[in-house]
Amino acid sequence: MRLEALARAAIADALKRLAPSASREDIPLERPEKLEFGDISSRIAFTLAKELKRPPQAIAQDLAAAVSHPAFEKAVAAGGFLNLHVRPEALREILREILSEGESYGDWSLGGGKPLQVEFVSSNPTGPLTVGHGRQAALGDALANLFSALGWEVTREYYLNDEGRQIELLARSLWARYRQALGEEVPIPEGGYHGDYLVPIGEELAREWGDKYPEWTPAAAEAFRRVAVERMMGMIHEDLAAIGVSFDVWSREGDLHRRGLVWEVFEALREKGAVYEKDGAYWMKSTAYGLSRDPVLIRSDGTPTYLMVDIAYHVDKYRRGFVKVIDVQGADHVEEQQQVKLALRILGYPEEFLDYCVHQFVTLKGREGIEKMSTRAGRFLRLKDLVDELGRDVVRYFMVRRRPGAHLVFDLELAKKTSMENPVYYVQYAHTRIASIFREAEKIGEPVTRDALRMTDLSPLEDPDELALIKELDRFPDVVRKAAESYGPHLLCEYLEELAGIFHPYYNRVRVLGQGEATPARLALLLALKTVLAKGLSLLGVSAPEVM
RNA sequence: GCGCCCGUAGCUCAAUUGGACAGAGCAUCGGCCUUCGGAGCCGAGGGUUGGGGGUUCGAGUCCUCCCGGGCGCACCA
Repeated sequence: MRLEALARAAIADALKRLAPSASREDIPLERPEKLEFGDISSRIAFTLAKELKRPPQAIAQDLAAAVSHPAFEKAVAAGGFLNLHVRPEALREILREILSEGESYGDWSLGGGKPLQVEFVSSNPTGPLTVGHGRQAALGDALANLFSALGWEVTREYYLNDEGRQIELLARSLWARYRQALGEEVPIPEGGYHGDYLVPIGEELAREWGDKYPEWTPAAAEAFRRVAVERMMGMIHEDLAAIGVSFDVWSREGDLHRRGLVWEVFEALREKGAVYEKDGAYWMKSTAYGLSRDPVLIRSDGTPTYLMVDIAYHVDKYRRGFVKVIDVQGADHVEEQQQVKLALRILGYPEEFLDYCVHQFVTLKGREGIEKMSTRAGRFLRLKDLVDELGRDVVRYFMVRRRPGAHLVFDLELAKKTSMENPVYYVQYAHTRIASIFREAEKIGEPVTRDALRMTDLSPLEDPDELALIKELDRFPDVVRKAAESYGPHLLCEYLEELAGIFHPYYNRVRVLGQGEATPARLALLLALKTVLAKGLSLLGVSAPEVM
């Protein structure tokens, strides 16, 4: 039983004897930062004060006196808090349980195998992925991993928008590059794509097709659109492969149209009275529901807008059976998100069905001219180039280390360093060091397998750092859960750095091998630590190397 | 102007969603190179949490008003 469960049992028991009427299931628990406040504490006395009509301090004192549980050596009341001090034996028992769970330690069954979708990246095929998309790729993949760990059946989905005006502009830009390759002075169209990446493709088409498309005709538009999308998707796949993200489902806007879903959903909105006609177009009455603007759903030329299709797409997600959908999107889409959520509400879908994980943008520090990125202007750093330069692990880790809602300053000089300034190496190195100890241990015949170590005598574990490590390991499942539910993989980074931060000094101070009975006990602790480090890193999509 | 997000050590960021004296890393300064990997370890200084008011036992966290920044405000996606 983990520390939380033990504390809950101990406090509930005391409460039952002290004030049966006030007994409750939800006992608030915290991990105090200061050692003097014990190993786990509760502010329950504050919550009971009103009900019992007594000051929190008095309640805490009575509870402290009433706590009697084998896992805790003492209970102390301090300023209304109830602080519990755990017995080392109880911690060792926890370690034994962690070892028994092995690699599944940290998993939950909260999701009950229900289908959950994480949609992320979903970049339009108008260019390769930039470092900005990299944040989304790392974030979305980590969230998908985390929700898998919570027990959901997770689908990673990429929504591919391969039609519309932007694609038209891309095709036109590519055609311009093609004409330029044939020696003609054709400018990139207004609002078109200026990036260099279209130049070699234009040259290639010039060689292949010669002067087949001298004018921008419907036939040319069709041909260039097809090639452009195909080639851009090729680049996007290269970028995704570089950062190691793969998707289960690629959905295309065109499919939604073909199935008639867009119009069906539009009619449903109209039946709800949420649509009106003006200037030949159909608008959604969003301002009537408190939003700042009424958006167009159907243009005056009769074609649906991106928003309309997006609403239909989410209806489609619901019909496909997802119980929960998380869309990872940049901060520039907030209004769109409000509109989609509103439409789903009007249509009667459950409020919790759709959630957005909104992230702020990435700015690059240390390279001139690309601080402010723009795919259209051709001013960006390609994701694949960044990964080739720094390595997948560094890019992934840096991208998820910050709270999604905060701006991310990606310091290129820092990321390049292989010293302790670089937190990803700090964590990985802890794992590597443990792996190294195990290689040595095996050579000298110490027990190294999980089966052997979980049966070993753990009583030699009494060093404060050893007990602190067990307490941290005990927290791991809660960190996984919170990182998932708050859409904050950075919490996992923080936790792993904390673990490594206890281990490194310990390693420096305490020898593991050749210490008699202490050796197998320490190996048991380190095996659990190694397992948790590896699992935590893998949830972030980062490797846990045996050697570095 | 309106909507959303953000402002925490010199820098980059946390803070168990309202809890105890606001924590890390980097940078700065000073130590540790004979044993399992030095990509490491130990120590020191550094703060009116942008500012004012409010809510309560208790506020970085909630409400309000300023100041400063980002994003959006298309019959683009």
